[in-house]
Amino acid sequence: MSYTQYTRKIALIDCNSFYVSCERLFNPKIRKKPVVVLSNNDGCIISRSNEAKALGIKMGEPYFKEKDVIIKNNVQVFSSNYSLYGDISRRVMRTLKRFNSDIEIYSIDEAFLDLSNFSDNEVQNIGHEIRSIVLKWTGIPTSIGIAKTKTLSKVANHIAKKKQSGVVSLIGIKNIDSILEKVKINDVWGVGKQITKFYQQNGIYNAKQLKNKSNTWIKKSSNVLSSRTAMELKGIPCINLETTNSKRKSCVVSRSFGQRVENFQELKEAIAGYSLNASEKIRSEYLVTKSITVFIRTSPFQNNYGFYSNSKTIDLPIATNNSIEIVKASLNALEAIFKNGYRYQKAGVILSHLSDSINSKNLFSSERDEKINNLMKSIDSTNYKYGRSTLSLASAGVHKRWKSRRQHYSKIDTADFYSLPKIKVI
DNA sequence: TCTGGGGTCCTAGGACCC
DNA sequence: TCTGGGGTCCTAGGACCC
Repeated sequence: MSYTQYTRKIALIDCNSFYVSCERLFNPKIRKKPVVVLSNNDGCIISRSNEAKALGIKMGEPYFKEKDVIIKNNVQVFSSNYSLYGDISRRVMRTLKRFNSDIEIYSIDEAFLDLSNFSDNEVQNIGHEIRSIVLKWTGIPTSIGIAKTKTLSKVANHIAKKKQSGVVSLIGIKNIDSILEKVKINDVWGVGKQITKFYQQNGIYNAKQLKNKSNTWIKKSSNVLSSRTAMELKGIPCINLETTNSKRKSCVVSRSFGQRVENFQELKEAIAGYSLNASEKIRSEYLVTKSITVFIRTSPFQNNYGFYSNSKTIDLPIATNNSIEIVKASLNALEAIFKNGYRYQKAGVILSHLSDSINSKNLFSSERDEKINNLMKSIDSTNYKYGRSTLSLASAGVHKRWKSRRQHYSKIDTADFYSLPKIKVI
């Protein structure tokens, strides 16, 4: 057996224009057309088909700014449908797991896969195989980058996106400097806006230049994260594959309002609703929270009405996942920060200091707690069966004038029988 | 008129202790 | 009159990611 058999090989599998691809699955008519998917509240463009990219529509751009181009070119527009994307994502990840269970699900449309078991010569072909199986089984096109470190597999993936074949491996290439030279510094994973600016001031414009910079200089003038990035570009692994699904540490539910909210009562309803959603989320993951933060703010883009942003955190004496307690604490927090006379644009609830609910029994646990737990369980299962907010608290309100906009919703729900695509049998 | 949502990690600096 | 130094822990805010 040769040594190369054991070199570390990490593949990064990234779904192409993921949300757009999901919408296309159930709507063949838009396959070759320019398509975009909007963020919550139909605010920004967060996924674009290649045809839409070719029109110059930018990632993250506000929808209203691109509206002219969109109408002129008959671009298909969709509001985001996260239950659909989540479902398709799970299918993709399940497919990937068949190649190796050592997988890190990095985001809804990305996963790192350990391919160290394959030889240097095999690995490129394995990449092609993964790509074609995922496409065949889920209908989702992917790009795959393979290299010795996660950061380099990101680089490989970046290049693969522009290639017809969709697969790029840097394994077995002796000197990758000529490749890294073509990768702009801000396209390197872990190098954001701020560090890009700093690097450019110091004459570093591409990945090769960063790779060849002395580690002591980077550590001294930036931080350990930057030095890890540079080491990884050299091919020295510093970022491990996180294959165990560790529990989350915080849980956020926040929304922009469909229309500005000035009324305290309406704000209370929104906060109560977000608190309920957050409580349900942590219960489903067997977690309890010890700290509840509520924030509200006006639009940062419209200063003519005056800007106000504030938050308040309440620490609980005993960790909980009880909706009633969480809503109560949130409303107290809101009361402390609400100011009359502002047009609020966004509000949210953050549960933090989360821990396992299994170990959360304490001196003060009682029979009453048991009853409340059972009540929460039956609320959750009812809402799971009949749709969220079938059972709610009165404080969450019923009118919800402030609800997010969702004008271009495709209404596809792969978990709902009645929204399955219809086929006419003649 | 209209500008998303949900995470993680690191670090500087304050609080506190001896 | 003269008011240390070193260690730990915690938190808010910043930077990054998708």
